[in-house]
Amino acid sequence: MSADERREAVLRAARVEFGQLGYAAATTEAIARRVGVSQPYLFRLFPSKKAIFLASIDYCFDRLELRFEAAAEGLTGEDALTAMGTSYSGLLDDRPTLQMQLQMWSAACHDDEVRTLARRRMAGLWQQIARLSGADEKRIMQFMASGMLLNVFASLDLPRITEQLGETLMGLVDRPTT
Amino acid sequence: MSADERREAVLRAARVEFGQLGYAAATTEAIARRVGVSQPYLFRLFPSKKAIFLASIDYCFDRLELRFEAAAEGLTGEDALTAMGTSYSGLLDDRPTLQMQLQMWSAACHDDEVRTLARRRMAGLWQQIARLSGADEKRIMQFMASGMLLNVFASLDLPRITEQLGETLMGLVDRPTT
DNA sequence: CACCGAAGTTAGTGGCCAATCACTAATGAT
DNA sequence: ATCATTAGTGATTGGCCACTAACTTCGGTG
Repeated sequence: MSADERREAVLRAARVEFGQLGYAAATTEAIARRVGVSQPYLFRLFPSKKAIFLASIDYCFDRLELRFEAAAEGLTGEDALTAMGTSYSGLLDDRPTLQMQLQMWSAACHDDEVRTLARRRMAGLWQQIARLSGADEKRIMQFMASGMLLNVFASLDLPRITEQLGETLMGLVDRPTT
Repeated sequence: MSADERREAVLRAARVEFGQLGYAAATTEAIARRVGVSQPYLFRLFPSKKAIFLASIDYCFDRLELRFEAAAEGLTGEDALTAMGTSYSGLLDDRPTLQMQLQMWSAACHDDEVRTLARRRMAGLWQQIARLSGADEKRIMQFMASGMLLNVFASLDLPRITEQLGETLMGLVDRPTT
């Protein structure tokens, strides 16, 4: 397998480990085991553990932006927002991505590099949503806030509740001005 | 100083350390230094590092509930919600409490005890807000979502932006049905 | 004054984990 | 066939950190 393919495999594995345990508690050993590769080899593919973490964040945001792009294709305004919201709540079946967001913010509290990246990617997401929906600032903030709440509830792993919460949140998104 | 007084001093210090670094990265050494006490003595006051973390969570929620109680005193409905929202955004000057929430959710992703406690305290907060405001479920969810967004922006430490974000968020809270 | 319990310390241990180093196996171009 | 590059491993290490054990200090009380 080529180094580039391996690197992507590492990011997929890292997303799960970091998402579950957070930056500090996740071990390069566990990531390597998940990839099916020896632990020292990770340091051939990436310069450090933190580099893997930062790359995982980028990986998650890249996929999320593609997902939003696809969901909103051919739609505008509230229709686009609704589609993106529904698509986002579909991530409840893809916990690692949601959990990575929490872990990113958690790490951003004390790490400058993480904070800088988190700001940049959040701003990018914000702009993408604005571009695809054309909604005003307040509306987008409401949309983002709903997403945050969904992240949190996913982290609490509320078994049945989360599903209906997804609907309720999307209801929140659907009808901004009841 | 009595053991009980020390214990509370430890919780105040732990809130800062855990809030900044997260559960795994924070060290009992740093907490002890902040309290002005030797590190092994922490293990006389608490059985384990995790016990300190769990107690810090309780400490933060206890204070938050007192804060909401005080803010909403004599008010009902939207007025109470607005008062609590304003009070919450006042925590922007008290980062540790906001950051502890993020760290709690982050740790809840993989730790059963933390998750159980987080669920219980979040549910309690939810009910308190419902009791004090009398708002319906959807309205409260909107209120909570705004709070989550504020937590996140606090973690990103957006210098000037956060303040006006506070206002905008509270505007979101103020006028639910624009 | 003796002593007892509670507050607090110094010194140490065992385990874990990121990162390094020196090495081997396969692949492919000439 | 040879040689160079690329993929990959095993063994190790140095530092950190939660937690333990054994000792010290001191204010109050019979």
